Amino acid sequence: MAVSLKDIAKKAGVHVSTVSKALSDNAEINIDTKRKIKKIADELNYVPNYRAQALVNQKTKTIGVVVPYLNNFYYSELTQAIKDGIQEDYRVSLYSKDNIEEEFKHIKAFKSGEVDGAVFVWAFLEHIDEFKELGKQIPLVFIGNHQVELTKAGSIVRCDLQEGGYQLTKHIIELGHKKIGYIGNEFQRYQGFLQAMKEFKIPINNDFLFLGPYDLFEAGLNIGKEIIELSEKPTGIVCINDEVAIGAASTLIKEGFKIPEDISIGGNDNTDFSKYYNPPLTSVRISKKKVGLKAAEIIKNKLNDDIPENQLIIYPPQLIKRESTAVFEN
Amino acid sequence: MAVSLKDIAKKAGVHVSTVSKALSDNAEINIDTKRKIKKIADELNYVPNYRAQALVNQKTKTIGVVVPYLNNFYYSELTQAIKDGIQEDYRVSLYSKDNIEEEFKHIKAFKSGEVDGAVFVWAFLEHIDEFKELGKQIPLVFIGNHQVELTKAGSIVRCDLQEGGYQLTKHIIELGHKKIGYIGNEFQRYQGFLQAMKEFKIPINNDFLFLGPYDLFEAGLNIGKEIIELSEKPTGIVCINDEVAIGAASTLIKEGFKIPEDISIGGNDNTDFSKYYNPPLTSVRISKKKVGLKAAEIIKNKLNDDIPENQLIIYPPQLIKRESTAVFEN
DNA sequence: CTGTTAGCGCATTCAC
DNA sequence: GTGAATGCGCTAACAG
Repeated sequence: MAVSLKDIAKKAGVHVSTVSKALSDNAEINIDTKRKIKKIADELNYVPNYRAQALVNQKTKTIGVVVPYLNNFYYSELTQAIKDGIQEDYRVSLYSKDNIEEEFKHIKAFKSGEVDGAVFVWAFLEHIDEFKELGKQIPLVFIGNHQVELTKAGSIVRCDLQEGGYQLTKHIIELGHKKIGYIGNEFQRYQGFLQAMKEFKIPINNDFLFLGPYDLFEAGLNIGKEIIELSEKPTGIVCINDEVAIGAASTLIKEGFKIPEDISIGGNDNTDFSKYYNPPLTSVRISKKKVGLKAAEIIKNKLNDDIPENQLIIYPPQLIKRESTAVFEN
Repeated sequence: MAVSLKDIAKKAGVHVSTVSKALSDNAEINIDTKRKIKKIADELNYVPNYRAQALVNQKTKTIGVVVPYLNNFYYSELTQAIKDGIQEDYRVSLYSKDNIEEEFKHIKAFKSGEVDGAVFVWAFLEHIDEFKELGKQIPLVFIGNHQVELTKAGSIVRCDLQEGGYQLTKHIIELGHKKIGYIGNEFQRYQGFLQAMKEFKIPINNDFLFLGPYDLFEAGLNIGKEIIELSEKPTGIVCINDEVAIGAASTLIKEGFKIPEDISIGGNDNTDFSKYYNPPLTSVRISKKKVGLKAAEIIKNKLNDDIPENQLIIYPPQLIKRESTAVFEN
């Protein structure tokens, strides 16, 4: 079907290996036969067989990127950044995971040699042992995770989410809010929230805490409904991400509340659209681009420069104050 | 490094081919030796070598998905849907393309056999000849494109964008607007816009036409500024997609205009967040999920059921009226 | 400089 | 039932 080295060799009257060398510009080969062979390869529209090269080179020239899903700005922007950093040199295979089992499946697939390296976005710590084993075989980078233990398997690139949660909460506190709520459940950000509340001695009201795996618009929208039902309402809300913030805001606005006049809302991730929202959303930038590109860079370096030490890279977050948070007016 | 059939064979005292057969549950092999071999394989943590299997089976079990980029809801939602449809059975490799050259690179890579099938999202028609050639080698599906010529290379799955543009424009016209603008340049949608304008005999004012490759928030934001500068402004605006609509809206709102009271704005694609915007955005649903899953289904069918005819599937769009468009009040 | 040989790891004939 | 041989398409070592 597809034309192979053999076909070229036959047509050129030389041996397969000569063709192989000629096409890879091996200096040994006579310049004229090289030209001749290249010409024939061109005419025959030769394209080297990827599968054969993969087998003999023990490489697929592919990096696996394991990410929960793409229907979320944080993940899609991050994934795009990783791709941007990798695509020039390697193919990028995407693997999504809805649950632990799926991630396990991918790990196993990677052991079979279908990728030369892998990036795991928010890896499940349950797989730490498998990661350590896989890490001996191919370079690994983890994005988001804060467990230092993982550096035994690969490098970690992340933002300081706790600091981000802290700054956002502090910002809302400094605006004069006392009744502050939290939506979501990411451990680090929640820690930052608690840290700020404690530091400023703001009492925590359990009614204002909506802890759960919320990270989509829909979840925010639903929590918004719950908030409306509360007899006493928070005046400031820290959200796990921008989607949840906007989802909650959409419900509140629909029900006649004004943001930020009645309730201040802050998001996290500073996804592209946060500044276009009405009102523009206060959020915490976490440099998805930087993180993604860095992950790509590390993987590529490991693949080239014979496996340097695993790294632990933490970028600082940056609070972006916009118009969804304002001074609390009694 | 990694354990191979040979290792198992050695340990089990049988031949490699026996192991191969045993592990693939070949009926010929004695049940006891089979058990024994499987046990050893398990102990040794054997994982079949992907690259070798790819070579011998002439298959990579991978589908290539070529999409412009992911930083856009339409693309990321669509990509996710394609993945959802494929991932169970095949790996998914993502290829982005900023320009024609990159797409060409991918086509060439696909000819080398690195994927068993491919989905092109908004393929460049310039590559029609390459597509026809590639289509002989592996099954192809095109998403978005409306050129029937492409069915000679693969199947097409798309939504009727012209109809969508028509319906949205008609909706705005029926709300009483006479001064209607358009932002973007997608051919089909623009045709729909023109069709409605013509049908209802609404004069087209060139000052209200912003034709160009606009499809990001940023672009909408900038066009918004241009609109503000106009001495006479449109009262209704049809946007190429939701991002542009929201980008434009954000500028207008910032400058004190009210939506929809002062200006009605309609988007396209009905991306997830459109209903959460403030005000909720009128948009045209184009079933990204359906399109993506259908594309996946077609590819898989072609791969299994020995290449049926190429198909041309067109889904109808659906106008979703929300609160960013309203009756024109003089 | 070019050809011969071998082998990557596996699957699939065909003998035995 | 199991083993031996062959080849997928390519690269790389070694001869010549």
